[in-house]
Amino acid sequence: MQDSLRRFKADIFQALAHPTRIAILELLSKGELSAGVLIEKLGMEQANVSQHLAVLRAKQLVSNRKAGNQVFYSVRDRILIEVLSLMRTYFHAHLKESLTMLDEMESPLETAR
Amino acid sequence: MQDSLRRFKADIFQALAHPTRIAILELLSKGELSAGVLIEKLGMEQANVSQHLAVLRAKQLVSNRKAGNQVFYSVRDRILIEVLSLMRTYFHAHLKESLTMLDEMESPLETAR
DNA sequence: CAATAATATGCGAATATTATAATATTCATC
DNA sequence: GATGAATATTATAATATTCGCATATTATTG
Repeated sequence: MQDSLRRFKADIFQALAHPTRIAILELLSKGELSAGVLIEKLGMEQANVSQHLAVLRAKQLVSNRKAGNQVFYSVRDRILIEVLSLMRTYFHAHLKESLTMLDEMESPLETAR
Repeated sequence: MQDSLRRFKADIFQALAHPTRIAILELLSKGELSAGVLIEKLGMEQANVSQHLAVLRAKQLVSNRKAGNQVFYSVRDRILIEVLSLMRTYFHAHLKESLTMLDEMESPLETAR
């Protein structure tokens, strides 16, 4: 039981473990948005966004409401937004090391400014 | 920039996205433990645990202190423990649906009791 | 009911993650 | 410095994720 509980938590973290899905949740943190608006704001392929939405749906992190032609998404539980907010705090607390890390990992130019 | 920040967050969630690593962090939430004790409490292969510890180290979620023969691990930032605690709340809030989900996904017998 | 707009799904290729087994490193003690 | 205990690393095979593309579904409008 202990273990399947952890598997459940891990699954949710897994769902959060993609930049696009984090972006989606952050965009939704102020209220519901249609898939179309999300796609536009993200500036990504429709199918790709739709797939990420499917992941979030599968793990029940978002709920969706169909209104005619469109589908509106919203964050299912505010706790997730709190978690993301905590992560922001975490990031700021470790900003220096994080930048160094990112620096070493990827494009050094952007982070250097 | 916005994007690399999200990649950073995603990376951390990725590190959290494994039952064993969640178990490790939960075991460490009360204070530091040696790798040996962790291995014993987890009841898993030494190499496997060590690999998961390496992931947590790489993402800087834990720090380690070498004392003679042993290596003691601890959670680097209490915020992570808060995050895990929030997730616990989240889990309890969604217990029913979660069980149904797990039920449909895997062994139906265990969860049915 | 044909055409179009909004969204979802299926599939294949590229890539990443995981567990296991084998081996290496590091430190303490004799 | 050989031996043993504690921990880490490497290689590999199995599995899972991700993206792009093509196609399907559903609702609206003419």
